[in-house]
Amino acid sequence: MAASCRFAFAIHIMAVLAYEDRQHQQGLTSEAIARSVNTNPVVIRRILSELKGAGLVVTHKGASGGTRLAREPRSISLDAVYRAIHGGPSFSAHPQQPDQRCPVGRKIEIVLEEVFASAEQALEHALALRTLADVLEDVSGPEVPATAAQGRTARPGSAA
Amino acid sequence: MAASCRFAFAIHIMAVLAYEDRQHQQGLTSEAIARSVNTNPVVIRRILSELKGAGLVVTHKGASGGTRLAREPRSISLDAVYRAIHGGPSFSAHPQQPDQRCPVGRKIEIVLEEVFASAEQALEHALALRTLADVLEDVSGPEVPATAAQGRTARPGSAA
DNA sequence: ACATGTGTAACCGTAGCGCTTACATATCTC
DNA sequence: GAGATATGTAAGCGCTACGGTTACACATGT
Repeated sequence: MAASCRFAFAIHIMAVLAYEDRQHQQGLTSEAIARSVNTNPVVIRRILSELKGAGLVVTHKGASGGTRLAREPRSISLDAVYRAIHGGPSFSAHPQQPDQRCPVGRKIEIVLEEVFASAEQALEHALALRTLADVLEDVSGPEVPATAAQGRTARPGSAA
Repeated sequence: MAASCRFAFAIHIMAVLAYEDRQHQQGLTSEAIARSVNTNPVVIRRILSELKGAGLVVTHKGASGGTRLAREPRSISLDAVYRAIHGGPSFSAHPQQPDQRCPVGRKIEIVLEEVFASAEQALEHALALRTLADVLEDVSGPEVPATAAQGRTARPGSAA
């Protein structure tokens, strides 16, 4: 199978932005994010564009511009990121209409629609249980006073 | 997005086989199934091959051969079909390793693995709530004495 | 003005999918 | 055994989506 990794990229981006928000209260350029994700800045911008459309991030153009989270990490659940990135449904129906003269083919599409919808709903519900703050904690440990974190952390994308 | 429709095909195939099992206690050829699904017999055979590998169907080669369910529809849940068809995971990780010098990039892969696993698990759990018998009921109504169904049903693939 | 960074368009190579043809193999029927 | 039937695969085609890249117009802070 091997699906698209855009969702993985999106969570990574959001995590980096959340991390930056906590550390420096400053926006990040697509180039800096791209360094952390290890891909091309345009790929990042394309995903940022979708995240922006969902109201999850805000972008500032021009010199000293960049992107920041639009809300607190605690208020951003992963299903919001999922929906922002995910264009269509995870499952796909018949490309050609099934034989309507067959009793099964006549009704299978409706049944499948229900099955797919409930599965998709369960998936999103599972993602809704985690927020970006949870991810941030897993990535960088629980939030601590700035002094305690001194010297232990680096700014995303500042390594190269 | 628009994912693969192999899962839809697989459920359709299983439903047709279950329907046939109830009506005629006889196997179906890939050609007959293909008529109901409205695709090529080889496409059906490829999916049947995976279903067979999962022990969900049994196949008989040669003249008057065909495929039948290996078990009762009631004992086949849709997540079994899903796993039989689904090669890899639904979500995909980073194609290139994230920047290990970035504190987020260093740990994001592990976090994503957890997130993806829990989402996939929720998805399969939702599918496990439905069996092939449920699908069959939705498609052809509750099981009734053969006489009551006389003249109302046709054999899958017998229309063309 | 100039440097910086976003927003897009365009293109490339790759991969997977649905579909088809073709053919070897196995099995039932006569 | 001969022929008919059906599976099991390999190989190829066209399509689509994706990740990656280059290029450039536009906006904005210094």
